[in-house]
Amino acid sequence: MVRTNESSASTLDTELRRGALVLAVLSHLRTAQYGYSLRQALTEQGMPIEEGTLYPLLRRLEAQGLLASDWRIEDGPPRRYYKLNSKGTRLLADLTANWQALVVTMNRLLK
Amino acid sequence: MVRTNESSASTLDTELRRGALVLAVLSHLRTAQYGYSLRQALTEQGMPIEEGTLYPLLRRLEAQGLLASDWRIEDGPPRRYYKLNSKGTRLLADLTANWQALVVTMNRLLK
DNA sequence: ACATTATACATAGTGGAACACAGTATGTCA
DNA sequence: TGACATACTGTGTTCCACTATGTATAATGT
Repeated sequence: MVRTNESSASTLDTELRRGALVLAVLSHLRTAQYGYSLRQALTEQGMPIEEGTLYPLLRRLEAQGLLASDWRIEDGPPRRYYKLNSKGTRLLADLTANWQALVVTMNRLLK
Repeated sequence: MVRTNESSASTLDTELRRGALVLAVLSHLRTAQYGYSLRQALTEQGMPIEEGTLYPLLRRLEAQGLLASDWRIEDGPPRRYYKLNSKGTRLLADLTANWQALVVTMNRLLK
């Protein structure tokens, strides 16, 4: 099945949330989380994210030096926990400020 | 010159604004505008956009059946004016609602 | 004991999109 | 005439979300 173009709304909606996704993930990783639980938490809070989107995103953010990760064995299968490091914490603050400026700008544009 | 990775902040900031860009453009095209003037207006209102981003975006939105365009010759060089059509107007309303829902969600996530 | 489902992480492939850069052409002004 | 602003177009690169699929372990049911 090919993606139809009957409603470009869904595609554009995806684009709309695309950048906010990173910010949502970063904001959740102020405390250590593993991918699967993070996905559930985000879904519950109105920001659903596919596995095939979330896991590569976490790897990218770690590769960019924003996250630290470690494997942990508790009950259940091994889990990879991610957490903001100091650079990631600073970036979260910056991005949050940028986000809020964007919201102000968009409010002006949309009215 | 290859894009350096020294600051992922600028890249992520771009991603953040990426989806909002479409919404900003659509909201401005409730009245007919040509690309160059649109770019200046958006820049003045805090949403700068490159030419290489804006012009392809306008073509895409027209190809998706959201905009109508026509060439006009006034004083100065010919200009291509774009304007929302009825489908685009409906989409603007939908996307605006999605945007506002996103803002609510992000407020919850960020605090 | 075996099958099924849920949990947990990963990656290849595809396509869309922003940007840098370059190019084309017209208008204005000294 | 030369310099600069205006106005639009095209090419190549890079990034990334998503789909689909694969691997593996744990929990549950029968």
